[in-house]
Amino acid sequence: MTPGRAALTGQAEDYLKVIYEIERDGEAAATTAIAERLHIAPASVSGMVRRLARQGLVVVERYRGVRLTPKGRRVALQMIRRHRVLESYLVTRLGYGWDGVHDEAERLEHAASPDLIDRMAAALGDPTVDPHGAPIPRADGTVDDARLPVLNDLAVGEQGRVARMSDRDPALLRYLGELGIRPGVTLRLVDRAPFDGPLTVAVGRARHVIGVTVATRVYIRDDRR
Amino acid sequence: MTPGRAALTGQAEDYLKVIYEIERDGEAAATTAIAERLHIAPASVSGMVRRLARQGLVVVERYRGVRLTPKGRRVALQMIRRHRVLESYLVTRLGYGWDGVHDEAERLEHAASPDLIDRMAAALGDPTVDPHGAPIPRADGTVDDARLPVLNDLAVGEQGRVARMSDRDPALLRYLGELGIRPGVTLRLVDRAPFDGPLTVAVGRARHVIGVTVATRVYIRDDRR
DNA sequence: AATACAAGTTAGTACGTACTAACATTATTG
DNA sequence: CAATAATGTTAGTACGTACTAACTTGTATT
Ligand SMILES: [Mn+2]
Ligand SMILES: [Mn+2]
Ligand SMILES: [Mn+2]
Ligand SMILES: [Mn+2]
Repeated sequence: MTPGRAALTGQAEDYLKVIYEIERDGEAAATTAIAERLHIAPASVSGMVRRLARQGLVVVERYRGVRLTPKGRRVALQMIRRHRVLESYLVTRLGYGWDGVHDEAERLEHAASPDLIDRMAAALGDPTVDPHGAPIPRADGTVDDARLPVLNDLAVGEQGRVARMSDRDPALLRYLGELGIRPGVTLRLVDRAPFDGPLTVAVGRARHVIGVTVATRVYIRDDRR
Repeated sequence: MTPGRAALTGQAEDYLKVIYEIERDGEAAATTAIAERLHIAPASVSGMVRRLARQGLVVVERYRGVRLTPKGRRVALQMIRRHRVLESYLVTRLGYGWDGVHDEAERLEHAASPDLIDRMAAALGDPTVDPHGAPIPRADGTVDDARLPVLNDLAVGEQGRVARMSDRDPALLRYLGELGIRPGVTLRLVDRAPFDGPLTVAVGRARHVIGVTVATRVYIRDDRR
């Protein structure tokens, strides 16, 4: 099992994570998409991707993008598990705010052993979602990672429960937190201004007017029916 | 304060830690001493040391060794604090054994933010020593790091309380644990065989015969004043 | 003091990672 | 379809880190 495992670098691990995320909602991961998420130049991605291919973690279609191999996907899911368990632990046990925890986890995920992660998960009773509502892959590498509709997909009058939200921008998370929009909360789309205009959303008794950009980053679970 | 701080790499941080430790018990840190503790070639140390000097963290006396600058010492103590707080937290909150915790801390120390460390320390009530009895530097950078005698320094008949022990070798820690030798325990030197022979030590009601190598790695606090 | 050995440094190589600039390919669109 | 724009790759550079081999310096021994 896992014969000459070469011990991946932290960057390689981050590449695999973002490739997984990009690929998950669509086609092969494009060079620029990877570059954007990692805040590096596309040329740098070409180089790293070659190395990942050499290690059998991705398959490259030149000028087309990359896809994870099963091995690459295993590593990616492992990293995502680490990240999300860490976030959960830091929030529930060490008082981190959900808006500040991502960066810390982004670094710790590369240093924490699988054993530490399992201990943290166990200490929390093996949670299934992280503080942002994202599903936590299990130690065996499985996940329930359904594609979810986004708040912006609701029709006027429809309602849904907030399932999860992007965790990468602390300011967005603080904003959503102020509006009372967090995983588990029920929302109803009250109105939508024309031409991709702002949405009016009911959160409990409150009404909030939010932009489309925000409404695209909040994932919901269809409620009625 | 801390103007153009260049963000040290993890390796640089480890170098500073070992330079601190070597220098603390003696002269300027010799190239080979650093190389040995880090398990790298002496030539590699020469290179890194130049870089550390360029960053104002050490002062090099060519062919003689290096010394930490005040800035370098500050970083070193910060790293040692991180390491020891992490060890303490992992042992008391996540069930790590004292013999297995060092390696985990050795990696996490470079990824954990000062904020995380302070949160962990606070969660434990700001402990002053780690699981191996080593003093934990305070957040302000101060420590009580007294030079301690070692079990091997005791005269026959003398006793002392175990203060701390080297944490680097898990096998040694397990061995000491089996003998009941851990921080806080009172020992008495019952006998010493001639020519650097083994020592007979009383631990509670038990007697153990241990080698000089081991007796050199157990630090004690002189008891009978 | 001359010699020998230990300790330390330099030179040259390698690899991972990132960058910019220049070139190549694919997609879009008039 | 041809021109243009967007996307992607290669070449060349840089830096950190480590290695080995060869050379230099300092210390100990005869
Ligand atoms: Mn996150
Ligand atoms: Mn990361
Ligand atoms: Mn340790
Ligand atoms: Mn370390």
